[in-house]
Amino acid sequence: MLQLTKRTDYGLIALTHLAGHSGVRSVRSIADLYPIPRRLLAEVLKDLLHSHLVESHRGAQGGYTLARPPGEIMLSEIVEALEGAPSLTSCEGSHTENSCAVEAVCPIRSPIHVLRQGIWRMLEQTALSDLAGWPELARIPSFR
Amino acid sequence: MLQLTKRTDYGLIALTHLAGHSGVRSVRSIADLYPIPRRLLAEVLKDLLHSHLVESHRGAQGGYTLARPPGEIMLSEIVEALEGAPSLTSCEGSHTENSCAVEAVCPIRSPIHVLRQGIWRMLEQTALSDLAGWPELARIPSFR
DNA sequence: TATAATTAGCATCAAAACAGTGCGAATTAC
DNA sequence: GTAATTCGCACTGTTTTGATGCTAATTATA
Repeated sequence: MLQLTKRTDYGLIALTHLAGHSGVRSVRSIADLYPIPRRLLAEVLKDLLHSHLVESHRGAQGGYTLARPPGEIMLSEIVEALEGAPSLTSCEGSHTENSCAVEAVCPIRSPIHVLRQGIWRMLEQTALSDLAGWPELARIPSFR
Repeated sequence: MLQLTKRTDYGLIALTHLAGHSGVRSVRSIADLYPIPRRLLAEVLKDLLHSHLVESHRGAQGGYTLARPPGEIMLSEIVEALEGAPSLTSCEGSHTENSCAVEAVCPIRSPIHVLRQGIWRMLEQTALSDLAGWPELARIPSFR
């Protein structure tokens, strides 16, 4: 099930903030700036750390920085880090362990599968910097 | 929160089935064909009925038909019918009743808002017939 | 007219996902 | 040494979701 929860919401806020402000930023400073529960934001950033999208700096005056330039961080990576990779199979139970027997023309898996893939492809083609460039929506290719 | 649940999954299956088979189709016949709980599919089709995406035919030999040609039924309508319109605001509580005070440059609402709008636009531009045309993904503009 | 098939509308229930919090340990600038 | 901060684990209450039950209304058909 593909969804955009508050975790992703908070993650995007934090990442765009990091993209727009150089230097180390602590969880506290970000959570105070936006109306985000501090502890929850900390959890989110930890997940982003584990996915190597941010780098942590422990101790006093510590915090987080982007692990890569915002133009190289794709939305698909962010969503996957915070909500897990979407299970692109939607007909669990109707196939054996490895793969669906009639995958090639499976009329069951088909519709939602196509839809999810389309959305996912859009996320793969859109970088964090594209979001930061708001509100120039036109900069995002898939958004036209 | 934009999400694609099993309701949408089942709905898309039913609708693509209706798109591919002329004539009235009962809930039973569809649910028996795919591994879908009969009663749940009935609920989904009732929602699609209320949104005028399908027409019902009551009584024996009854069932459902598409209310419009599949080329005129947009995915956004389907998702909205089955999961409700996505609340495009993500910073509830931080603004007063009507609108966010700093909406124009609101750095909070921005990222997830842009993302949701992008996905929604894609759904608005993709018709049911495009999904039915699987696996020719190239036919879907936003999918390139 | 009787019957069976089917949608319509109500309500309910269990399980899963989600949002948010608590606590203490480890690390590090100052 | 102290204060600030990340790190890791667990936990809880609420909401959402998936799924089902029951009965009434409708209608083709025998």
